[in-house]
Amino acid sequence: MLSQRGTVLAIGGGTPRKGEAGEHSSVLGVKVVLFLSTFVNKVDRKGRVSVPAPFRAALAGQVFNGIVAFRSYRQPAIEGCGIDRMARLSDSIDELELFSEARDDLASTIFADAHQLPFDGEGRIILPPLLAEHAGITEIAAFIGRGATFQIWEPDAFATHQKEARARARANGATLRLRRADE
Amino acid sequence: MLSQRGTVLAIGGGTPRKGEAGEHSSVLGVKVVLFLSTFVNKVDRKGRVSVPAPFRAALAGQVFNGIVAFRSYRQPAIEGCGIDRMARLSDSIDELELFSEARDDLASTIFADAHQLPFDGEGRIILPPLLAEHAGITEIAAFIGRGATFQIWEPDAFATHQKEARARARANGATLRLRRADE
DNA sequence: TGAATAACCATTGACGCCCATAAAACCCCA
DNA sequence: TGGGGTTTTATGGGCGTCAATGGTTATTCA
Repeated sequence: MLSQRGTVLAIGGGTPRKGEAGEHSSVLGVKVVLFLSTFVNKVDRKGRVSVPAPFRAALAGQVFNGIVAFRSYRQPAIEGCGIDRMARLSDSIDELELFSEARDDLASTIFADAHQLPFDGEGRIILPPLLAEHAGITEIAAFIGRGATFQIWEPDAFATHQKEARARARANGATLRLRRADE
Repeated sequence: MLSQRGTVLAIGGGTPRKGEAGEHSSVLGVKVVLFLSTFVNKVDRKGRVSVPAPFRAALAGQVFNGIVAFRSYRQPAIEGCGIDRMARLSDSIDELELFSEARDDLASTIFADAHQLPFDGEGRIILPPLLAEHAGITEIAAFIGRGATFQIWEPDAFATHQKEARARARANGATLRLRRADE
């Protein structure tokens, strides 16, 4: 488990002005990325969008300077994360039965569809049309923090989704046992 | 277990004048944050509020120098805590089924709405309009200690709420079994 | 050689950071 | 135990910097 190894947080958010994020990560252990909050940015006519600075900070230090994105198969949204998480995902899938249907489905759904989107000098990525269409994004994109990953939505679509999610969470009494800090 | 490692309490409340909080935390083990008491501070025209010094002391030493805040589901208030708590939440959620609905709901309900609010040099944060509106805060904000977390209320609204809560507690005969120290 | 992409530059508004002040809390010592 | 000096907090305001955005030039590939 991650947290058993002495997790170090690289916080994306706030404003890591003086490179506060990520510096100790290599020393103490696994770096856990935290994507929080929602940021709404414009998509210019070339298809470029700024990845929120806090998210970039959270990804700093990973081997690939950019994000990995693929179509969410449950929602009209783009799933996003750092390359490190994809590696972990790969490991997880590797543990599924070889040639099983589930494994096959996951592999072709996620990895085949995954795009590596590098940052340009200003921290922007280019949204591939395939992904943008799937999420219904044209001029504005909302970056949604989800803890270890994030999503990119068309803002209105997300607003609707969030409202439903809230209602569902409350209805189900969605509770979660908080992990103890040392567990 | 927590208490077996010699927990250090960083008390928010009382008055930790000379930086008593947080100093031993890295040495002796898990630091338990405790937010106590109520503090009422002004919001200036830039939307800045001082986080009460005792609260800041309680958060000292966390990887992110600031607070995490999100809209309370049940009340016109802002929930606040340190980044460490969010990281634990993230770990907890990561243990749910990858792409399950429950996970989705929690993620888009909790993390999407969470704001990382960094302290400025004077220990202030700026209250995002979305949060301020949710709590009805314009010029004055009350910081309410709740143990491991805290809330931010519009003072009058809180006074009302507290009165009701007291009445309810009395009516229901709310009781609580105290956890044993080593449990 | 043209189109698409990547690298580079320029603008501006927000906000991070600094300084300055007054009031409150604290400490020490008579 | 009460008073005075000291420290910290809470608060206000100004300035510089960076993030987001848009555009232009270089470069690659067909």
